[in-house]
Amino acid sequence: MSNCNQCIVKQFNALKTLSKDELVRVSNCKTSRTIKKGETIFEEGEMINGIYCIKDGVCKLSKLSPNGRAQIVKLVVKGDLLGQRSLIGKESANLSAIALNDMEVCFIPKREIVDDLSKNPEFCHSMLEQMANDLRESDNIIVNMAQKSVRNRIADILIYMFENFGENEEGFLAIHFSREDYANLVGTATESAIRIMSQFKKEGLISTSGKWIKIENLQKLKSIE
Amino acid sequence: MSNCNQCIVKQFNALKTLSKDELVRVSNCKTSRTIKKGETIFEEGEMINGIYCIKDGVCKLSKLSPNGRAQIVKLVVKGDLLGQRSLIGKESANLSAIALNDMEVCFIPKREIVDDLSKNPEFCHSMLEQMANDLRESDNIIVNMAQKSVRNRIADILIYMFENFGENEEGFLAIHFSREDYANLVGTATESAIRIMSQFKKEGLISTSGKWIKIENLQKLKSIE
DNA sequence: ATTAAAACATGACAAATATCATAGTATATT
DNA sequence: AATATACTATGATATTTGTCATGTTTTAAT
Repeated sequence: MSNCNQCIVKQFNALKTLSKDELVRVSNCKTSRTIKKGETIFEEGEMINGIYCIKDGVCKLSKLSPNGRAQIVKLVVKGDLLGQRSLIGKESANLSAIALNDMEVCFIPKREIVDDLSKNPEFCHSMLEQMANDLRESDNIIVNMAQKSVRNRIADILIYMFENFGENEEGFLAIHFSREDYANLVGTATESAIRIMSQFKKEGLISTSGKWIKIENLQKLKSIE
Repeated sequence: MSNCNQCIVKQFNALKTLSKDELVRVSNCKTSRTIKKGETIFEEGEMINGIYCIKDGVCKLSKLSPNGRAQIVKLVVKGDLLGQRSLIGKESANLSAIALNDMEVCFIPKREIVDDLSKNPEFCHSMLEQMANDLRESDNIIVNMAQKSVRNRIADILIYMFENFGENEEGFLAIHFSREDYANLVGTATESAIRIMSQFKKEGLISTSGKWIKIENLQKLKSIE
């Protein structure tokens, strides 16, 4: 059983505010788990009785809309906590979480950590900070969804990918997302996403090799209005 | 100087978790204020050094998009706290707040209340609950914006208005929003909002008298996909 | 009551995006 | 290496939504 106290990943989330004693308790109750690409971690409507600390990998939080398409609301990455809202109230998950690549996560049962929210003000405050950030981001996404063109949103998401996941040795985006995932991120049809990317290729903004995408002209991509 | 302890409005927000002593302190530092319809409470980018407790009235939280249109992200109503995120971190406001009708608010300076977040776990937890709710709502809005048609979103917002603000004696929606506000709520052009409402009138879903809107067939409105 | 300003309404058209069909290409599996 | 499967790509077309122009109605101010 590995020790949370020595885990580097917790530095990036609210768990860093827990005391040594609290971390010992968490270490003893947590379960480590490997999740394969494409696997569902939890589904909307499900009760999640705890939080996941992401040690490695990326997952999408998405929701099925009435028209049958999925909308990705947020990407959860290494260092993030997943399922924070399960600690507050008794509601079931509002979103589904699906792994976008192979992941390593630790699951901490709610009952073992929920009391820390009321007993450790620092922990509560740190959760609040994270939540406030998420809220600001979500609000910004609403504005973009409502006001920007699909072309614009595709450009934005490509920039986001570049800035958050970087590039591999050959200069391609270091993480692979299907075109459908891109479409679901920006809220458009898969064909539209592909079409716009093809357009970007013709304009020299990006290039592709199979499923891999390379950002060729970040400045120009950023200047798309 | 009125006493927060006796204020009914605080029952609806995190202030209810404050102790009597804390409330006395808040009572002594708060400033009551009347805000006229159309007046700006704060603007995006501005530093707000405190929170507003809404005693009466409604305001919109909106953000200007690059294309020059405003997007309304949230409506803040009687009983709500406004500017909660100002208590966390030092960032400036991400959204502008503008009164939609005459309002009565109390302003509580940040310095007088920020310590309660770390000293009163209940208060912190209550803020967390509110924030978690806001986040869930925002996530749902993202999905709707991205996946539903404008027609569908207009229907949704009319239902929302009916269910949240009710009707007056003559059966009209008890609160007046301009067609532009409706458009900014659902993220469309004002003309499109007007056009779709005209369509709804022809279909007998709503009727209007001047600026006032009456919901004529809620069931059918709800069944719009 | 009159007038100015704001809000509402609608037509004509353009642009953006979705949908359906179909085909090519890459990837993983055997 | 062959094959099935999933993914990417693109054309044709329909639908939705935005934009511009213009007119009408309502509201507010004098």
